[in-house]
Amino acid sequence: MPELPEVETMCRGIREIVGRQVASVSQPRCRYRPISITPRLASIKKRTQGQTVSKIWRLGKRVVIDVGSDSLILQPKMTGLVSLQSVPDPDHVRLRMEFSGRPPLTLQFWDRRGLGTVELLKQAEVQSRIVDGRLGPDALSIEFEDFSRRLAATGRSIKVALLDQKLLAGVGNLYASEMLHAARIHPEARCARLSVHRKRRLYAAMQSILDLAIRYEGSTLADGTYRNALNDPGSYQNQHAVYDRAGLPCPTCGKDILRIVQAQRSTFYCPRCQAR
DNA sequence: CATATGTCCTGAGAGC
DNA sequence: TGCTCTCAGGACATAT
Repeated sequence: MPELPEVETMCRGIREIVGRQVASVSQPRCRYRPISITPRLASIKKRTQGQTVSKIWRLGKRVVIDVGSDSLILQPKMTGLVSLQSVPDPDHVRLRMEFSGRPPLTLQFWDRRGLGTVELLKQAEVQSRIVDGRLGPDALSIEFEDFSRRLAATGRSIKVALLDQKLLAGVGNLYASEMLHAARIHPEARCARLSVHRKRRLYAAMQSILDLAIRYEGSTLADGTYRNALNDPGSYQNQHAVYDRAGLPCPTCGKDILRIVQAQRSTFYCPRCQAR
């Protein structure tokens, strides 16, 4: 489930294509239902082949490749992977791009579940089509005052609010549980009632956990699909205090971790460290 | 407007 | 062994 740290790691892993020309774009034959690619592949080829990659950047949980005057936006969603290395299997490669130069490079967008998407937009359209109305400030660049104000303005529980990309971009289910544990806040706490003191703790935990997870090159879970730039698993999963650890002892206090469901998603927390 | 729910998809694992 | 069922969750569409 690529979240901010995993997507950031993917971006760093493909940065070698900056300055390269797109030699070809193709959609490998696949027995699965095709993922959403817009506009159609023929248009993408026409607009990108022969063009030069100028920049790779992350927009929330999306990988953005600026090529020519366009931005190619890859959204891995649940099981997607963007890599210049080999991918877990050839069967789920959804898009392939070859780059000329030495050595030749091949970028693959691999996605087992196929919920991911590919979109090519004019660079000038990215703000209006992707950001406006859909994405809040990035979790790594938001200022505390803004973070605090945005939380104060919603009546939802803190865990559910952290997953809202319009409120804050980049945090997903795994890191939301982890940062709440680090900040010692109960996942069902109402945002609007959180003290400034607690919000400061959460803000600090968010920055340090996302930073650390990027340094560990993300989390590779049991299904093993996510890989870093070198095609190795990330290692942040070994640092998880609560995520997917129901029934195991809290690393801080030893009490059993609990699992609850909020908005149809699993939440993990320590009932002692994160008392109401 | 804010918030809640249903949906897409495939593969792993449980249970029988 | 092999079948069926459930579950994982990001983000969007639709409903309240």
